[in-house]
Amino acid sequence: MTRAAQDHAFCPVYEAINVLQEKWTLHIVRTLLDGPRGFNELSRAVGGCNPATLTQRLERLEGLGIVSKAIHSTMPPRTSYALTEAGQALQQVIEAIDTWGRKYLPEPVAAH
Amino acid sequence: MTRAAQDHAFCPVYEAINVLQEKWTLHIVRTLLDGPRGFNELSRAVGGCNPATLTQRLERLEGLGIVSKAIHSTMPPRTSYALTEAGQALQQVIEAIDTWGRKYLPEPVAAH
DNA sequence: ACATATCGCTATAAATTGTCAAGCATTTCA
DNA sequence: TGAAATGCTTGACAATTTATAGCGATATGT
Repeated sequence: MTRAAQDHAFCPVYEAINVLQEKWTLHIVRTLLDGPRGFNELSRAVGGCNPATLTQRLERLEGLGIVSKAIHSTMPPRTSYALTEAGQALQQVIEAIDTWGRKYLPEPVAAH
Repeated sequence: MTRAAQDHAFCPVYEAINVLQEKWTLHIVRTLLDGPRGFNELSRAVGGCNPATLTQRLERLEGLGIVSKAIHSTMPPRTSYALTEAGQALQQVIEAIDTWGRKYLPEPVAAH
């Protein structure tokens, strides 16, 4: 834990930002807002996140109680990841980003 | 630009997430919501971001029209960074995160 | 029956990203 | 005089993310 993190350790907002700022986290949550997904399915929907990172994120999110993992069958492996109540609550955040993005990031300025 | 980014290139929300998910970005914006800051001042307030990264982020945010930079004097260097309208609008996002964090990330679970 | 695709991942190595420490030229404060 | 602060930049280093390949085990198509 960095010095910064210590200074702000008591601050849930600082912590929240740290969680949401990890790469792919918000994309994962956004995808799961549409409903539960299997691992590969999620991977495809998120678009571009490789399995190693995805696994890591899902573990972290599960640890934080944002995502829940359900194993439906072990041997033809079937899993599904869904948002918990805390995860669903992130919809407000995604919506705020959505609103902001639509208003202030309208033109990708057509990549050269 | 990744394949994923291309697939979603037309989607401002995806883009917005990509911007906000960069490390320190949200911390920087949150700090600037309290008013303009100088470089080192900002660095300290954000807590833990090193100058190289801070410079990089500020340039990116300036490029996106989220932050504006004002140089007050060159030779005893005096600068100040402030949020533009687009930057101020991110307050909604920070607030949503704030609300979420306070409700769902209450206990830091006292680092072992 | 058999090759192939799919599922949920994991391993390894390389590329990208972020960090650290130091330093510069100048003013201010002691 | 000299220590501290200002706004950065540089270059070496570490941490994170990526691409790629592959695993066991079934389901799918021929």
